[in-house]
Amino acid sequence: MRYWLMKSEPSDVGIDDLAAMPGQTVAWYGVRNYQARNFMRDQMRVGDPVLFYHSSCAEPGIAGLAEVSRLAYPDETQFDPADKYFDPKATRESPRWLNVDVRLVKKTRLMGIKELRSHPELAHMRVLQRGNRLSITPVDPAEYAFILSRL
DNA sequence: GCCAACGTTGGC
DNA sequence: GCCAACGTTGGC
Repeated sequence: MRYWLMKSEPSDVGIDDLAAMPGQTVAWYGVRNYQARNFMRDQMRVGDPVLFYHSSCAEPGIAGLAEVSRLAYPDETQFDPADKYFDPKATRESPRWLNVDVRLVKKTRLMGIKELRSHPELAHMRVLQRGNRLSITPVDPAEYAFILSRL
């Protein structure tokens, strides 16, 4: 089992939006980065724990716990010309982008980026590295356990 | 709104 | 296949 951190902009889908979804589940659409896509395609399995992270907002940080609830399958938004994530090079016969489904486990207090940075135990987390832009990153089991114990 | 970082694009 | 230009990300 692997552990993950997945970034979402609360103006798009925040933790409260996730809680309001049918089945408290959302398709993780819109990933347009090959490395992040490959994590979903090659490594994510149903039941993998996920740290749900709010980014590009007033209070960036971990907002809840979630889990992978469906293996990667084609991202519908790539096929829709009206969608901002439309990709003219993608076809149904050979889709370019995939997404998993993510289900809420529980909303937590917000563990802000400042607090995350304050713990030496978390210093190597990818999401805290300068210049990091990857929206899906693996998390060490030890880091995950540490965060869980502080939530 | 600024700007550093970095992935992608496209001309050669 | 190189690499400069460009666009996007995301914290501040």
